[in-house]
Amino acid sequence: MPQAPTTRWCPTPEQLMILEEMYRNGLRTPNASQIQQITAHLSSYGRIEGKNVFYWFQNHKARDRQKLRRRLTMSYLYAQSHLQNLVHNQFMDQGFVSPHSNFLPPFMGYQTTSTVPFFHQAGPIQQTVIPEPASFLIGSDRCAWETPHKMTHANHANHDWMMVVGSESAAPSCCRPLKTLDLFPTKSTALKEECTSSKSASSCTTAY
Amino acid sequence: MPQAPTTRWCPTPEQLMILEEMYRNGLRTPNASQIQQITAHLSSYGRIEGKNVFYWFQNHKARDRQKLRRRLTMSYLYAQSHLQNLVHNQFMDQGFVSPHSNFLPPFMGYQTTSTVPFFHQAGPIQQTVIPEPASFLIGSDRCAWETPHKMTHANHANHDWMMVVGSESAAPSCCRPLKTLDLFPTKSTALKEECTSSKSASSCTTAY
DNA sequence: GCAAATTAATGATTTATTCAAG
DNA sequence: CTTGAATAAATCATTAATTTGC
Repeated sequence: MPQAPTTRWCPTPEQLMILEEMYRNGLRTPNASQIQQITAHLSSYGRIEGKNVFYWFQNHKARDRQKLRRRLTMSYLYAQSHLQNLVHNQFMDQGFVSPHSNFLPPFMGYQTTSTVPFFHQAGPIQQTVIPEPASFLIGSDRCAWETPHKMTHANHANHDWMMVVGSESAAPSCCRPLKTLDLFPTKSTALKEECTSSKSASSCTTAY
Repeated sequence: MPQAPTTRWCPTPEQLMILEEMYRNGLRTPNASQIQQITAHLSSYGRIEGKNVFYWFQNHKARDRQKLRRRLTMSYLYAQSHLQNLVHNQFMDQGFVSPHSNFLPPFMGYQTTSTVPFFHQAGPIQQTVIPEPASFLIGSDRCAWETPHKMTHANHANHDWMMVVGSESAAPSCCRPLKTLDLFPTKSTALKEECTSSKSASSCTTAY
């Protein structure tokens, strides 16, 4: 095999550092144009494609969450077994609203505003907390469709499928309703299950 | 702005019929070029984009699985409550390997080979059982990357990011190891759902 | 009959899991 | 064992059915 980049992307230390820096600074779900820019920038440090950037953030975010969850669970179990009477019910009785397993604890969560050291000239990366809704797409051999940008403002409705041609994307920095962060999963993926219904919530108590 | 199709795609009866037909005939995860072709074809029946096709298959597949799971759970619960001594331990003691909730029972599963009535001229759609691995991508404002085509044949390895320009894609029909289907989920997800239903559970004999 | 109010379906997004290369 | 890549599950959001009070 001559060259065929048949192998998966292997980030160079520089690329990794930059990505981590961005992540540390709050970037979680870069939108399409951000990905484009990041890719372009990182290209100078080695071979890289947009999808690599996309996947990197996806995975990094997921594994971060996972790590946290694990740690929290750990410390919970630890506390439970060692300080039973002290902390046990604290967790169980509190009202933990958790629509689903998205529960990043506040002390870490999607941290506060912070400037991203790169792409200042480009603008859109200056992301803070709320991730842009980026739509998943299937590759389609070099042919793709456009990205949805929720222009939603106050409540809902008014979606729009805008097509940005240049890299000057509008970067509508508002968007999503800003989910409430949950303290602890009531439902967690771990304890999973919970009826999403509004009625007839019969026997969905356990599982696992 | 011309005419902002601000609404979500609403499949026409013809489009739906065709999609369902393909699904019935075994198509589950169309790859990029297949999506392109399908989209092109369905376009003659109304507005449609590749992503719509992609999402449709994703959702249809998932909800099919869900329906099955529900049904199985139902019959299990029924059996358990009515034929307690007969079947109870059969399930519990058997070794139900279930890595996760992907458990399509064999008696239905991904059905047998069958020809798809459309796109015969194109070839690749003639899919039978095993789905092509199609990669998820993020929108990137009109800029996308290529689709991965697993050229894997015998076992694994040898990925390739090929870019097909024409609609003559290679259609490598083998691919994934063909997961072992699980009979019953050890891990829950199964017991979930059903709770989402409500009172008048009129079946989905949807009239379109 | 017919809208507002509900509920069920389903299109579109996001998150969690799994696979497998290195 | 780590992590890039890929897939499935869970969820959100909007539209179509359906119900309900008039």
